[in-house]
Amino acid sequence: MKHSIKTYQFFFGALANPNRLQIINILRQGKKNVSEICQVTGFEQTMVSHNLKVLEYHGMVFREKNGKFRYYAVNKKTIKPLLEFIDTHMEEYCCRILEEKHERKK
Amino acid sequence: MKHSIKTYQFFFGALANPNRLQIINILRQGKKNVSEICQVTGFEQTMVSHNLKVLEYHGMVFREKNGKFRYYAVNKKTIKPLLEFIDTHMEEYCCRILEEKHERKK
DNA sequence: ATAACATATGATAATTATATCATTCTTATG
DNA sequence: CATAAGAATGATATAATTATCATATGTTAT
Repeated sequence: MKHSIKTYQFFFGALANPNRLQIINILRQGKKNVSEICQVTGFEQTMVSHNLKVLEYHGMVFREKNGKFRYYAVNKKTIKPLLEFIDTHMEEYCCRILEEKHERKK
Repeated sequence: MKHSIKTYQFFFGALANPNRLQIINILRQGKKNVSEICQVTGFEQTMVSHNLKVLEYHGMVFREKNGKFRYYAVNKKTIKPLLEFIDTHMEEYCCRILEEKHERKK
């Protein structure tokens, strides 16, 4: 591991939250400002801002200023392949959970 | 997103824990049983077992029975490229500043 | 059979993360 | 300047996760 355990912990922690994942998912369609994200999700503004800060801190989204608006864009270079990779993993290993349950019954 | 938000949340949540990350890191060198993991890490046996269960549940480690021992092996096909990918991301978007901040928190 | 070791499980106290509230900062416009 | 709208920040009660304790299960050897 190139970096400290804590660095990886916080990186994954940033993605281990349903609201942040939903924000990411919405931003995948294109950049949006905070109010727009609130409208689409129904989330409170402060909650969105707090969570966007976490995502930006980890380089998962980028911020762009436009007047009084702050537009956020997802880091496609990272997020897109990351989610695709995990999809592949899940397809291959999610079935193991069932197998394991059968094994224990013996 | 192919899967539900919760599925991704729990996947990343499994990796958002320093003890589980340390266990993964040790298993990268080769398969080990629970006692061996405890010895190397200094962790309690019950804590290791609990965390291994989480990792196994998500297909991040595999279990192999050998007498009274249970050997755990990391899912290299997933974990290795995943960590490498994140290293690349960190080099480009975060790294140094974060590492330093984590150091200070100790 | 039972002792001794290896591992797993369940409950819960303690830690950590999170949403919410109150407030402040920023920018645009009358 | 004053006001309003968009966004960020800080404090904190709540919710979620985690380590620990007590105990159970499984395995080997005596």
